[in-house]
Amino acid sequence: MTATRSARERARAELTQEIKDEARRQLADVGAHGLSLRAVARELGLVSSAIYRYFPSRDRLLTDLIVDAYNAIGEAAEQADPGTGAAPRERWLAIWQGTRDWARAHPHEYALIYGSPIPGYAAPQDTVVPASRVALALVKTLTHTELRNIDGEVPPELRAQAETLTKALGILAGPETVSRLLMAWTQLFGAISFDLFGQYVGSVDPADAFFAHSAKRMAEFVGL
Amino acid sequence: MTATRSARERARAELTQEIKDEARRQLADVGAHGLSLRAVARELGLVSSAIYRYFPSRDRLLTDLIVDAYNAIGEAAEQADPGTGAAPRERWLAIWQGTRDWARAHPHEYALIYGSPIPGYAAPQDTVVPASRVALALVKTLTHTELRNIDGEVPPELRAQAETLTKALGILAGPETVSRLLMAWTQLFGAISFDLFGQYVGSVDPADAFFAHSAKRMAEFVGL
DNA sequence: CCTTGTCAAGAGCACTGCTCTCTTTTGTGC
DNA sequence: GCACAAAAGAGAGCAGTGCTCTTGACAAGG
Repeated sequence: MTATRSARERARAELTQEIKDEARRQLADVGAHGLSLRAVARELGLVSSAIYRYFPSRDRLLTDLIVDAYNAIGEAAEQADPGTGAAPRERWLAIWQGTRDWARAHPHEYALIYGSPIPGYAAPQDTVVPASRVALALVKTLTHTELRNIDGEVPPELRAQAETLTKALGILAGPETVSRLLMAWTQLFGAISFDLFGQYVGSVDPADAFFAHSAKRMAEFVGL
Repeated sequence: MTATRSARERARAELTQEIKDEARRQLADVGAHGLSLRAVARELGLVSSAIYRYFPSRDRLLTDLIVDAYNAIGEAAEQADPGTGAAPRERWLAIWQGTRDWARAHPHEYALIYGSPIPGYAAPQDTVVPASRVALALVKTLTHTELRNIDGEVPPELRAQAETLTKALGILAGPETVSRLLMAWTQLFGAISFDLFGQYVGSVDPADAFFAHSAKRMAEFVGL
């Protein structure tokens, strides 16, 4: 029973994966805007309506690709991390670099997750966890290190949010440090987005040096 | 001669504006993805092909809206600036706040300019100047003030880019300060994008306090 | 064997951007 | 005042889209 059922399900899972792979391929060519279900089906030797056996809508396909992309960039960040053997600052810089490298290698997938939310607003529920992987990798960098905590006035609302985060992450850091981590996280993806979306064209066009410099300054900024 | 000609041209300019206005209205409803030339024409009591007398393509219409949006957010930043009478730090904070307020009031227009570049890549040439208005407002904040210059190692490529910028802007600031200004600029729009695009959902959901705090910390960061 | 559920195919609907051709309007020089 | 030319709108049509519905083939389970 389970054998036959898994036979069917295996075929189903396989084709589902093939559809996603082909969609990802087309994404790299024409971007999310130009992704066409009919073209995907055509390439796979299927008729367009067959796709709907596997994905209820184009937006749902895109949402699945979004989750995959979050996991891919998260894994890239984790892979770039040299691990606990290296100095925290080196780990931090490596993660920044690795994250950017993935984004530059997969610009359309990056735009899918960090660009404008094109579809009928992808369910945040499914994306929250994979979306935090890069941030988590950065945070892990400074959990087991002598982190010089930073003092500073933090308004009460932000202080409360920061304390909720420290509890959830199990990290030993004051509200000011947590705020700075959030700013660094914002800086990382802000810089990648500005670079990929062409905002640096008039100022720091090959943005490599600027990005590396930002990584260092933000490391200092959070106390590394 | 010029009178009659300008009569035609006035009518033409008027209808061109009406098309853009209606398009902007629909943009607020359905976003850039859902903007339809036929729907715009329908709403204006025109037939779809008539639009093409005014805009050669949908992408060209979007490009025009992009330029308008850059100017609108730039003007919002300039309006928020209390001017040379106020303290530089106050001006800085006001500009941050004003920029964010505009973005929150016009999320789809913001996404059009700072989200993923959806169309056939809008000509950067037309957008570079209006795109720099917010950054310019921020820079103006600290031109005529005793700006304590910040020292710091800056890699040669970045140093060269920074020096080109100082010359172009006519600003008295060392490469490290210019780099930090670029980071602050990135932080401003990175934070707005993260807020609008839902990346702060799991962490600092009403992001007001965090944003205001970031504005202060980045003011210090650039030497204000 | 025969029922039952799964899947792909194909036609079709309503919509899109865009391109033609045709007709109407509008301003101008004679 | 009138013929002429330029400009602008109307309408049909093309190729493409997402999506729905019905129909026919196939394989698994009783």
